[in-house]
Amino acid sequence: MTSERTKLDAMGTLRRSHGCGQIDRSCVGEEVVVAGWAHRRRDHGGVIFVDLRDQGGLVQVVFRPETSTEAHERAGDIRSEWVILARGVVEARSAETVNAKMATGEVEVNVHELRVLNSASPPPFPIEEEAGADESVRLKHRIHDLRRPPLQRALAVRDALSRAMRQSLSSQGFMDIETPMLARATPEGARDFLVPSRMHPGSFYALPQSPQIMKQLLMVSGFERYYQIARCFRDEDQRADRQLEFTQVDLEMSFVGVEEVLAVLEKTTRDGCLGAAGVELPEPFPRMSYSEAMDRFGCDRPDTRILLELVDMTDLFSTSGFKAFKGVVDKGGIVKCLPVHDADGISRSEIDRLESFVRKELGARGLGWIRIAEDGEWRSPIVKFLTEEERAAIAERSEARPGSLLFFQADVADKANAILSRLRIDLGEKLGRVDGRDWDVLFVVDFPLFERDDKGQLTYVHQPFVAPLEEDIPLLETNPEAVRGTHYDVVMNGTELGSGSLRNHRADIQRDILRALGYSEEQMQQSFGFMLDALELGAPPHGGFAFGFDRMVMVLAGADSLRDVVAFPKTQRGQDLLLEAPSPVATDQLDELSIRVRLPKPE
RNA sequence: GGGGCGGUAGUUCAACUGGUUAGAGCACUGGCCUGUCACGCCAGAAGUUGCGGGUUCGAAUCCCGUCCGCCCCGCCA
Repeated sequence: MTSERTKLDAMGTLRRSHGCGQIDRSCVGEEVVVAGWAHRRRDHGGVIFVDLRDQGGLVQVVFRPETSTEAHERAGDIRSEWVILARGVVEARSAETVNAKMATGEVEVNVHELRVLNSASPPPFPIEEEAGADESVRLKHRIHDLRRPPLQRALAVRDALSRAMRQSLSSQGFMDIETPMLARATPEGARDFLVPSRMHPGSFYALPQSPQIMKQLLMVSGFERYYQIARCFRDEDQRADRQLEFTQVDLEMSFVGVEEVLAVLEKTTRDGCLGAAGVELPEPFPRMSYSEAMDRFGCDRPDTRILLELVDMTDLFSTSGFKAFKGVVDKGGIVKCLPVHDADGISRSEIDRLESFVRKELGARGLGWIRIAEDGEWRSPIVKFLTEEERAAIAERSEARPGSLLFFQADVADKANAILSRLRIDLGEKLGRVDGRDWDVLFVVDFPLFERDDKGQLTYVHQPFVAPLEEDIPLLETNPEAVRGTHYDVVMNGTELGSGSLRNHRADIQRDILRALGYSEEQMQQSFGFMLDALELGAPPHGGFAFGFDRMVMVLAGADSLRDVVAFPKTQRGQDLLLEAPSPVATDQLDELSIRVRLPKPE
């Protein structure tokens, strides 16, 4: 490489005196020593300019033969990302040469001595605000990508948030306690990452999906306020907001009800957002019930800055002659509408595009729509199936007027809501139907404890340890589906930052719940025996929460993907393209673990 | 597991319906240049068109398979 042809210098005793970004008018006349990476180089033959970059900023250093022949000569070799140390005098730039686009653009460093500390191969993409490169290239060359300002900023937000939340929790009396990374495999929930035990051939540890069980055991142990910034692992498919390994700010507290936990959450969230990004959140946080969120927004983590709302019309179609919708209602489905007023901006071809989008991406059966023209006429493929009375009812409920465009979904509730919720967000953002606030935080409360899966079996909505509301405990035996849980979410800008609940501290209630979920006594003992046993050792009432720390950074840093707020993220297929993990291992290593690999047979 | 979009030089992209030697910007290399700041000018090098197979006189282009990246459903809380 270039380094073979370039003689590199040692630092010697020369040390940095200023960060590049610190150099300003007040330094004029001073001798300074700056160090960093050659961001850009402009060689005019006689005079050479280098924009020198360190973590704190950028400053122009100048090499002139009349200042130092030797430094000027060596500066001719400098290329992008070379590492240099330069001693020189800060000079004010003349009025014509001031660069207003640069924070340090009023000054420059006239270099007397240059030490080339390292050369570098050329970066595969420019180290700029916008990478302008495909994400796989960025991930493969993560070291260069991490030099870019957006990632530098995101990791700084991450650090600040971590510090602010630790400080907040510490001031509220929480104690940081670490829990094991080598834990026990669990049959419930997500797939575990397994770690083979050398000393116990055939047995495995599991990396924790969360410290959930362990923090409950700490409550039983008498640590009344626990917290931890914990790494969690789930071997499930990736999304923009889901990585295989991620970080939770995990906390748990004893002798509290929902209100005390929410108060801690509110303070911790406020302190975190303020400390990490200077964001001031309202006090108290608004609250919304799960059913209201689903009803109005079709989503349990609504971004309430978007002004569009859904309208339920299920009852209107239960007796309708419009068979497509009535049939859905007869089978227990719902019909909901997303009214968009003053929708002239949405063309017919845009509607077609939306329809094909919801069909392809979201599995919709179709997209019903009605446009009310300026002359009041209804233009729609479905209007011919509707009676006068139905039209009047639809118009009244959707507050339709000339210029309105109504979108319909008739399907099982989850799907209809998911589709309209997505349309609401897309159209709301595209049409600018937003209230103008930068930050939108709310608590979503009153989740049900159970739901039916597609086989009709009762399953838990969140996790099996969520405590029911005290007054609903009798319903566990008689009408479990009506039991309300003590679960709550914190939602910010349409992203679920985290969730928590009160937990079952009484073994008998925990057993009742597991029984309702269809566990036999044996299965209960096998899967949750140690937990049930622990609850009989003097478990205090307790509850807690876990923030999705990475998601919180993502929201505060304005990033679209977790990969932009994690230093070394994995791809959607779970690979680290820089370190090339996962990788096969040597047979020796496997032998020691008593493991033989049996690869799936190719077709 | 399923659906969608994409994969051409280091990189970002182009190459009409299959048709000569696959082009351009940036980056890179060499040269020139004393006030640039996305410096400029001149010259140059750079390609297994992701991979494998097929159709064809002829494939970056059409077909099949496969790998990789991203988005989504399932999955995950």
